[in-house]
Amino acid sequence: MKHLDTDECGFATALNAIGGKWKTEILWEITLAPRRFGVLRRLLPGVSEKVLAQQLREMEADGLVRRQVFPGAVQKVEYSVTDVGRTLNDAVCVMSAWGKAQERRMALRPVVVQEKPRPLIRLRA
Amino acid sequence: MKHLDTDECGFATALNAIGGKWKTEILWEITLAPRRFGVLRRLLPGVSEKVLAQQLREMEADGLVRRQVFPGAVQKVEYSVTDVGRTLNDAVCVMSAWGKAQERRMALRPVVVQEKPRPLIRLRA
DNA sequence: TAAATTACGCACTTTGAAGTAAGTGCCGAC
DNA sequence: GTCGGCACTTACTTCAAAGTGCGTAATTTA
Repeated sequence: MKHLDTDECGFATALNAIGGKWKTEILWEITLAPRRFGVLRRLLPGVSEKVLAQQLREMEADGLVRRQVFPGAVQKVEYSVTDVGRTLNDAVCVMSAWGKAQERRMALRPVVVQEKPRPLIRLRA
Repeated sequence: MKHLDTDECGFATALNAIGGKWKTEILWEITLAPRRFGVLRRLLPGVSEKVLAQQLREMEADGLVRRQVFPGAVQKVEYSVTDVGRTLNDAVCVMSAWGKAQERRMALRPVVVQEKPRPLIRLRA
């Protein structure tokens, strides 16, 4: 397990896929079960429809999620994970495990359900 | 390997540690060898001294890097990785491996040495 | 004596993802 | 007939991380 010696290592590619305030949570939710747009909106309190639609489109373009439109009287669009998305979710879980293990030592927020906005973090992509 | 059912999963904690445009690269560089401030500056073309100093201080506070001031004629400060920092770097490498594997499929930038600024990505923390 | 190096600190500006708010087209229910 | 739900789109605003540029104090080199 080694970064490339002189330049890129793949992390940038990974970041490009999960980089986006809600992408990890979107990925997690659709990993649990296929979800409709409105359902996702309700599952992720705080996302605006604009950003949700935007990030779903990007994730679809990246092959992480599948978008299926169901014909019928009322509009119905379902989003589900692809195999690739699932592997990314696994990688994200490794990071989560690290965070979980370090949580106490880091003396961070007490992991309660946070409704209010958390600070934003920037990373290279 | 599972996120918590109702709320946080640890990913936020991890992000708080590596979230910062240069932190993964700083971590990688000091994982290779202890580095002095000025050396890091030169190794990471594009970082401003302000941001480098800032992120190093944050990483020190998070226990990822060790800061050692060497007494002597000229100022000498050395930054090195802690055990915790090393484990984080390992977790980052898992993501990198995913990115590396998906690189071609993602049809992204051809992994050349990029000097010019890349877009910034936001994530929840 | 002037210039450069080392390791920063500080004030101001830029930038762009995300937020806000409003609108769209289609359908069903009341 | 209009009110709400669904799945978005579009124009405008916000805000904090990162960038820019200058200052510093001690020392060393030209």
